[in-house]
Amino acid sequence: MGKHERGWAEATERLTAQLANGTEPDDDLGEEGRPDLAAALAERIRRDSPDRTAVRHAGNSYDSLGDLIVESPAGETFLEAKFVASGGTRANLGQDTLTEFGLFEDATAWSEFREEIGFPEDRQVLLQQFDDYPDDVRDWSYKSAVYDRAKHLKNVVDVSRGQNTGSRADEVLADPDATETQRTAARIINEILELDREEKLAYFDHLRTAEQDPRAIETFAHLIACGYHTADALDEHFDRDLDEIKRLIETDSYRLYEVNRNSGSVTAENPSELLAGFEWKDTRVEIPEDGTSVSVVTGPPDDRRRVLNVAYNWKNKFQGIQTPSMNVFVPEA
DNA sequence: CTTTACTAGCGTTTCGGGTA
DNA sequence: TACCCGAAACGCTAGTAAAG
Repeated sequence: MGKHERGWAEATERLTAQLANGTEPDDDLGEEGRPDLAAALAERIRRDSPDRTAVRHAGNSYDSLGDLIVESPAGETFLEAKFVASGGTRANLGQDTLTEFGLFEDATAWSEFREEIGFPEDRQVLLQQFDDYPDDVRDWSYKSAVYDRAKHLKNVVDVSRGQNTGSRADEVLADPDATETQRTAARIINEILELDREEKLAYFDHLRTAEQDPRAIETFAHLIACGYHTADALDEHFDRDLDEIKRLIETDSYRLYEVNRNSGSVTAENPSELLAGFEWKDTRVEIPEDGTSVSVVTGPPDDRRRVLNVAYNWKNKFQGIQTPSMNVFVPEA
């Protein structure tokens, strides 16, 4: 949930609490939020918690765990609500998240590592091997100088929407009818892709030499699995809430509810199914020799369990160009 | 061997904080 | 106040594994 969506999402959560309680919903919340989604979620909560005595909004979500708290004679259940358009549990994190939150000790952040090995300069040299850029590409004092040129190279090889840029570059190079200009663009694209892959593998080599902090790794896994996906949420909860989260999971009092924004269908997920089965011994980040994603694993080598996969990638233009970030996946099996 | 299902990877869009 | 740029949401697809 982006910051910019906090408004309607929070209004919908508050509305959900009122509907679940059977109290008169505020008109302004109905205006600001999504009454249809609130109704669907409230109905689901009523069904899942027949013995509830009240549902209350957790207020500022950083003061408490969860967005909604379901009260019942047996105690409180903390509920994190996500309003999603599709997809399963996943998170998009900032590029330096793993080092920022101390999963690795004294490791260089990815962004810093690229600077140190001269990745930006190498990339610039490659981009400058093309000399037919339009007049309006910005000069090298702008970060966007790179984006403008990469965009142009994509235009030259004519990458269609959704198409993998590297595959398209290969097509161009294999096409006897491709122009020399197109070939040059394709070759540069491929060289930047390769440079980026080398850079990632080198970074993984570096990460492999760093000490890891099992407690920080365990905290990270718990927060992600419990729906704390944003930098702000991780910041607010990191470490100090791990023990509380573990207690909630052990007492089966934490739930993740996903409400589909289009259909209004609600799915409930119990993070304990993902997290409570582990003993959290030998928790570590596994870094493959090839490949561009790492895994959070736990358990002894003979019974190592994969908890999360974390992919290092760039989200814009093509790999090596714009918006380095991390994609987190929860492996199914 | 073919089809389906899944996920890792890659992509665009949108927003908003910072700043010149 | 315009623009830069990172953060976040989340869609689409290629490649591969599982199922038929």
